[in-house]
Amino acid sequence: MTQNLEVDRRVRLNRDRVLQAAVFLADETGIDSLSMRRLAQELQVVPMALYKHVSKKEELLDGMVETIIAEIDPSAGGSDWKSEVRQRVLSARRALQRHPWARQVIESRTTRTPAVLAYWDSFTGMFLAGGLSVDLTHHVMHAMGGRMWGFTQELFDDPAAAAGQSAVPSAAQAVMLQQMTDLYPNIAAIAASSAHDGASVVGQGCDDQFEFEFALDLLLDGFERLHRQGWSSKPGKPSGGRQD
Amino acid sequence: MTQNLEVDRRVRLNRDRVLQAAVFLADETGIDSLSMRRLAQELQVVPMALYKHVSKKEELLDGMVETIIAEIDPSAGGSDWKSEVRQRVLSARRALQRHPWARQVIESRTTRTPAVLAYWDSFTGMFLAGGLSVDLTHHVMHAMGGRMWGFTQELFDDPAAAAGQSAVPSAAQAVMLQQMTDLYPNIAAIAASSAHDGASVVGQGCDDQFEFEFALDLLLDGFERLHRQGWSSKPGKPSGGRQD
DNA sequence: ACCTGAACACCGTTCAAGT
DNA sequence: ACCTGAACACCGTTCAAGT
Repeated sequence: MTQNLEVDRRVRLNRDRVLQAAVFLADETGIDSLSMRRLAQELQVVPMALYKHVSKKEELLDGMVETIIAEIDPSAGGSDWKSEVRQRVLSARRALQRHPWARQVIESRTTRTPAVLAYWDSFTGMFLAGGLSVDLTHHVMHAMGGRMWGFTQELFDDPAAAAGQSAVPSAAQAVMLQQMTDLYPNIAAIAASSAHDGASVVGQGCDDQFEFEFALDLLLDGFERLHRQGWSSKPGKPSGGRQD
Repeated sequence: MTQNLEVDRRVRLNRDRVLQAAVFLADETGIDSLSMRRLAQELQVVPMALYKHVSKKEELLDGMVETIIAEIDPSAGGSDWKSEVRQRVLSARRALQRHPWARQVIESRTTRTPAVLAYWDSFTGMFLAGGLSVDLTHHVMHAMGGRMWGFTQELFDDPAAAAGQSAVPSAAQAVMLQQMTDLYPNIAAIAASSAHDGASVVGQGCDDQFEFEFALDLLLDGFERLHRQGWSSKPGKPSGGRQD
């Protein structure tokens, strides 16, 4: 019965093939050039054919987020909540780094799809299983914000843009550097201490992975401290525990 | 000489009038309906007239960010670095809350305009003036990420979307709530403990301002602790200070 | 110096029609 | 059930022309 539906036009569209192609196209050409029309072309299909599988472009983007979530490793289990959370966050970060468009798309989404809710729920569960109170876990989840997905605003990325254009001759570059130092002395101080190559104003010397883990651990340590102290959001009700 | 250039067509365009109108239009109708054409129409001018004052739409958005930055209170001075930073961040947060589109636009910008650099520089300066090492300040700036602008991912906003549609009859709502509890028990646990009204799954009970300050203070306290300990990113070089 | 008009190469999405 | 074609109401931006 099911023998020669192999080539109906191509392999026949379905939601998964659409999403996979969309992820691939976004990886290759950037999220800005991902249009319904361009995607249809890639799938050798007329634009409107896509609308049988995703009802709007928004739903396409929601679907793409789902595929990202699927790439995040589930908790291995067997260790303390802190390292379990840490592992999960770093895995999420790796998934997002494989797809440069993902952070922006996740941030732009307002709908809570089941996949997103399931991810949050499982994330929440790591703290609760670790013994943190529901109250503390609630605020912890807020505090994790984007870090739960493995991203922060990498404000100091793209150092070339900060230093001026990328391929300026070094004489002009020296002038720019001097101007930067005059105009932005504090940024310049950081640049001077962290840059090994001297050419970049901020960055180049920045190890994003280090910065990410710095902030992550600061928060995790903070959570742990509050947990040990029996912190509660209701004043005057610290549920026991020493004040170390 | 300069007497009757009052009404050339309207008041005559300039960059400031364009930016102001753009901010107003985005405030009123949302960032998605801010198009060059729509903005031109608002200013009673043909679309191309705008291009004398901003070279591309990107530059328009950069300009809009500048106007937001101008709304952030400069440091009052006279207090310790921690409360000064805190005040500045909360002021930034207020500015962003006046313009709901601002967070998204700031996040989408990749160019470092002078206004943005100046803001970062002044922000950096608060830590350095407080005596934090250049090294620590560097990583602190990374860790502040979006919080320096006064925003976090408010993941739990828009509770209606999480609970299903907004105006569901309460019988159907109860079914939904049960489903939520089955599917996402950990989120449900948080919702149950924080919701006073019982109807919302997550949120409604969430005080965004509280959550924001919770995470902010956790970080600030962490920074302070590292500062007191003489923390350094280079291992084995804690520059003095007790380990409390 | 500043604004206009027409045009180009795109968008997302609808609707009615084909197989 | 799935795909197509034509059409609608938009985009950002260029270029040559007007005042």
